[in-house]
Amino acid sequence: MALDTPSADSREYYTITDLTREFGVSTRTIRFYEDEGLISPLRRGRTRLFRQSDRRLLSFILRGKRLGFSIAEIREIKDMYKEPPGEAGQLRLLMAKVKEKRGELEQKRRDIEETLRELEQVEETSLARLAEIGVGT
Amino acid sequence: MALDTPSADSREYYTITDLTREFGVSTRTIRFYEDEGLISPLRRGRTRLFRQSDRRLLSFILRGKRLGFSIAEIREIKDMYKEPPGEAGQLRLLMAKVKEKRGELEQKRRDIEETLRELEQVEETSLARLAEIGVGT
DNA sequence: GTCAGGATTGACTTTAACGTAAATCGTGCC
DNA sequence: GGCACGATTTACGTTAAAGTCAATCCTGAC
Repeated sequence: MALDTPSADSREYYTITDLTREFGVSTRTIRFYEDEGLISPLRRGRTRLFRQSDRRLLSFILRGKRLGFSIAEIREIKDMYKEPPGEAGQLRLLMAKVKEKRGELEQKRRDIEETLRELEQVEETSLARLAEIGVGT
Repeated sequence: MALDTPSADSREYYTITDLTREFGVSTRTIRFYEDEGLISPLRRGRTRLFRQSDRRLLSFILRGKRLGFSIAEIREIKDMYKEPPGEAGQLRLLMAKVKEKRGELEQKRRDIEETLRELEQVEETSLARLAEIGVGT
């Protein structure tokens, strides 16, 4: 039998190549993330078995990459999602880090808005130019 | 006399170190961008003289970097800002590229919104936890 | 004119994030 | 029970984006 009974939509386990196909990354990339301690799939013998949680984690990592975060930064952000610490000092430290990341993200958002506005301007100018030269074509 | 009469706010020329201070990058970085053809400051002898336009260009480059774009991508985007071509085919090509970049940026924006929401969640949980353990401190 | 300190050049080094290749492993199928 | 084929491991290679270092060059101040 196959590794798993594919139940309609969400299966229990994914192979590494399943994920490479779904996310468009190489096996090397996924193994690299595992070496970096970002993902820890199960094993059957040597073969990796990725759970839904592993799959979501990979998705999270790739989202971070799209935003230009380094592996180290992604690890930092991931750590923020853990159960918050019980000690007040540690908690305040966490909150400071969260605040900093939020600041970075908001800066990125402003950068995006600006760039989008500029590109829209380019588009308009292009359309105008096209109308100009395209008259009668 | 100094290189330039500093007139209130915007001077005519900036030295390379002026820009390193303003933008928090190294001289090596700025020269690297020049080698890559992204900036072309004037020269007096060997010394670089950066105009306002060069300064704005540097700002643009660094904005791209913050968004995780590579030098090649930044060059591409920069080229889009040039006078649009007069030939219809080239113009359509440009518009296609603009559309693609806009798509990427909108994806990044969605990624940011998601991440921000998650971080806000972390913040809330942390505040709750702090209230819990911080009662009476 | 000389001298100190910033700017430049050129070359080599570094780091992150994978790519690539070779050899081994394992396992399901006939 | 042998074999084809995908997964793994190990190790070295590569690329982008600078960092670093040494030597030279200006140039304005004295």
